Amino acid sequence: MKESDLFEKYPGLLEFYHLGGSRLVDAMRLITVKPGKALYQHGQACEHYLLILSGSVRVQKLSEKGQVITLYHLVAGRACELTTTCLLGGKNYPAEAVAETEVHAVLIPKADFQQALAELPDFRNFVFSSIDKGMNELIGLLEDVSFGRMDSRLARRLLQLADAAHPIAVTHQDLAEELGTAREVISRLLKGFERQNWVSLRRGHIEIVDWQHMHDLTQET
Amino acid sequence: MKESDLFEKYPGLLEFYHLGGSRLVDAMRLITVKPGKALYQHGQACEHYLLILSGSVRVQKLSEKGQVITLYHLVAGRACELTTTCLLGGKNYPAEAVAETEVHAVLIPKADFQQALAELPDFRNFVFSSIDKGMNELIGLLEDVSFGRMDSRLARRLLQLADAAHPIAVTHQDLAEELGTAREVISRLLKGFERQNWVSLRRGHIEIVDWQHMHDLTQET
DNA sequence: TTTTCTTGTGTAACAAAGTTACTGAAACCG
DNA sequence: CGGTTTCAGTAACTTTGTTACACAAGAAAA
Repeated sequence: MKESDLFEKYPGLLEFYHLGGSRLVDAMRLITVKPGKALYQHGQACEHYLLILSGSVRVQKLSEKGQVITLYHLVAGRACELTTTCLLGGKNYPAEAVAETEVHAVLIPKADFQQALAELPDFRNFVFSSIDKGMNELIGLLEDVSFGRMDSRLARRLLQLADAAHPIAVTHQDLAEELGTAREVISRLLKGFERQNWVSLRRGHIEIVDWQHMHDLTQET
Repeated sequence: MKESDLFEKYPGLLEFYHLGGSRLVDAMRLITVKPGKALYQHGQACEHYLLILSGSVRVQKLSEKGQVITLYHLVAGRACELTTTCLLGGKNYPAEAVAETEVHAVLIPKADFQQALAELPDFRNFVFSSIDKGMNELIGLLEDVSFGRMDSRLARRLLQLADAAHPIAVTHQDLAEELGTAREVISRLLKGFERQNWVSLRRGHIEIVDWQHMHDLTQET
């Protein structure tokens, strides 16, 4: 990939380059990850800063019992906040990242990242804003998990997915892992939605029929 | 308060001082907060780095319906990670902090904090480790809320509190807000514990009777 | 002291969500 | 085509959250 493409996807990087950040750009390594493959795993040491160029990554936490909850998704233009804090703190990853599609990403070795952080004020700002955003997102998720209704959370996720592609190609299991619940709960709720004629269900696919009601659900107390 | 006391409570600060961080120490402002008073509130702009010297602070998130969950507690020697990320990102506070006891703390104005962050590598390391720790703690809480049993979480909290003072002086409401649940749920669980003769209950006080069983509870699947 | 008020606790009845244990259907593959 | 894997449906039960009260303990006032 050419540098000009990188700059297009990361407008911020161009600035660093002009500020003397060519070393940063030189230190970048491009990687491609196949769908389903891990970008990093729980307990692994963190050696690189991670920026996504294309595709989609799911960052998730596994419990001992094998339950899953999705912390956030990484899409083009986004840095992985968990990676960043691990890098800053020198600890191991507390979660794992899995490619949802084919993913192109940029890795910056720890040492180069740290130097850039020390030397490039604008890079520093980019990194810090990203951390702040990640922390806020995590607190929002915690609030949602603690106090949100599951039907409301499910409806919100379905509308999100429908925004990208409709009908939605997703299994009940996928939705359960996104929301940190059991597959049976999702099946039960979806069946209820279908009985109300708000959605139509086929194996592996969900079509939203009554957009208004689905949207109303997301607003529920 | 004398600088020597500060250095005693924050061994790391002494190092910054020797490294030329006297400006940082000079910029510090000491504050005292009465129990029940807020150190900061939701939506407020973040203007200072925050270090606790003594006492205990509860950082909590409120839902629109007035439900509460405690994110973490700040005790002597700890910096508020939420404050730190807000300061880095320039956003407003997404939660609030309330003094649980009388609290002595140190404030460092945003500008001085940012300069110290840029100029003092050891201060940078301290701050970054703290952020990493906070992020990990938050993910742990999310896992606990998503997948942990409430009796297990309650037992863990009671043992924590008992460690500081026993019998424990706490209301059911306090425990509910700590764990992000309803008072009724806590009352129900505690009554169950009492029927098993694991605790003894008095208005405003809880005494642990069977430490072994309480500890076993925390280990539950 | 007795009365009044505030705060804390108990509990029942029901709703929502998580768990266990299956069943059977749809898609895939040889 | 048959066999295998993956996906979805459902019942029964447990745990947790919600609503709606009653009552009790301690503090404050009369």
